Amino acid sequence: MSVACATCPVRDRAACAVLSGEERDQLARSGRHRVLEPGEVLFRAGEQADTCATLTSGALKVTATDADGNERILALVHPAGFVGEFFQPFDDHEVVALAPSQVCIFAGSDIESAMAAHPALARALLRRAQEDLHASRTLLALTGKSDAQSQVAGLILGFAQAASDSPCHPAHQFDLPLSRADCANMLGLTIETVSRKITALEKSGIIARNGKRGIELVDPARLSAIAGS
Amino acid sequence: MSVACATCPVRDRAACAVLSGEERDQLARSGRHRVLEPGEVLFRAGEQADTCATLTSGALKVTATDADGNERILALVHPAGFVGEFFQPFDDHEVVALAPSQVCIFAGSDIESAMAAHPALARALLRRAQEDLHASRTLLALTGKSDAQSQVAGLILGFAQAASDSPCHPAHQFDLPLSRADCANMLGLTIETVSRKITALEKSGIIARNGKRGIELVDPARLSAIAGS
DNA sequence: CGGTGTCTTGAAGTCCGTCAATCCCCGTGG
DNA sequence: CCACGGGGATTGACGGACTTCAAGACACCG
Repeated sequence: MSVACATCPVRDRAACAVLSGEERDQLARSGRHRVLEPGEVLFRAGEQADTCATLTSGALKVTATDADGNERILALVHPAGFVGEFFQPFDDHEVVALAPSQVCIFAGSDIESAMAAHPALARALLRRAQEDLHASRTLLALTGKSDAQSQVAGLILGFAQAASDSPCHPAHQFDLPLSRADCANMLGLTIETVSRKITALEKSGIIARNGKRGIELVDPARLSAIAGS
Repeated sequence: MSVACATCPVRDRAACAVLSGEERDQLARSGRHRVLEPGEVLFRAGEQADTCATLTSGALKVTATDADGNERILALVHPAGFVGEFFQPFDDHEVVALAPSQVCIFAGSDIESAMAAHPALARALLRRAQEDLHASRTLLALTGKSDAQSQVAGLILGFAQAASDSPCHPAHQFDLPLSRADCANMLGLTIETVSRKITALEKSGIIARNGKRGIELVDPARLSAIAGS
């Protein structure tokens, strides 16, 4: 199935937004659309056939699995995000859907020729790459905290900010986008530790819970104090 | 001091290499050269005045410091590497010299106008950004290993590969580019643990040591087996 | 010779991982 | 309607690994 940009929910936020209608249609002709169910794999490790994708709806995770089969989450991808690395051909990372998702898939070579034809595209992708780099380093800093309590607090705070409309203030109520297992894999902890630390935050009266995934920030100041320490 | 590209040791590997001599000279006029001693700060957290730099010789580290004053190394920068983020103005990362270093400093606005004028520059910077992203994720995967022995083994292996001329095989003998403290800050461990794990590798006959920093790979296969586990 | 910084080594304590049992929510089917 | 079952989440007990604190070794330099 080819791509219908006119109905794309992220057509003015994705990297392709910098292209004019004419230019975009041209790129769209080489693109494919794909729907992913939760848990479905978009790119498998090793077999990366030089393809890239823009996420139009849903959420993805980028993971690495070590020799023992331990999965580590390296990044989350939000709508309008871009995945794929054209320069170094193969990559041992896997990209998996976290929620029902839709993606636009392109061949790396098509992106590269589009960049050559439309310089603004390269700048837009550079911007995304720098944002991804920043996010990756933020996660690196988070996982470096010595105690698990800080890490979990920081993770919750990060999700609260992502869930908020305003960029500065965290959302008061929101749902964790990840299962406990995925939270644990983001931080390099175990499911049990994450669970324990969340209940500890609840018992301290810093957060409250609505069901499995729902979080309410009762005392954001104390939460960020714990995250910072 | 302005920039003398003719004598630049990385003039054909840095991002500016994609520019013609004429174009490069134009950019060079806005650039400044700077020499850094080990420990000297290039960019301080917070005050990031929208500047970027290319490392021409030496080595840099990108670090974040949390509320408790614990430093975390987010990335290492090798010659021809690029640091700076033009799109989001301020950044809480610090960039510090690890060794005597020389850098070319540019204003972000100059880079941006140069990108507009020379599309190849945007693509070159995109490539670097993707490489940095990959390195960051590799480090993230490394720090995710459950036991410290794997992490230290992986770090040594990484340095061995970086020290080697050939991209696939690690160097047999080399010097660690980092102090114990910096190694610990890369992995989120303590100095003592790193020291203990290195001596454990030595006692197993997997590596040998020459002085403080010198490493010899006696049994690279076993080393990577430990790193992978 | 003393001083400083880096690295190593040791002993004790704490935190997290492991293993295991239990609970909760939900969907299925008797 | 209730029993059953499965996946995800919680909770507990225990052991091990890392951190912490502290002392000592080593090289380098004044």
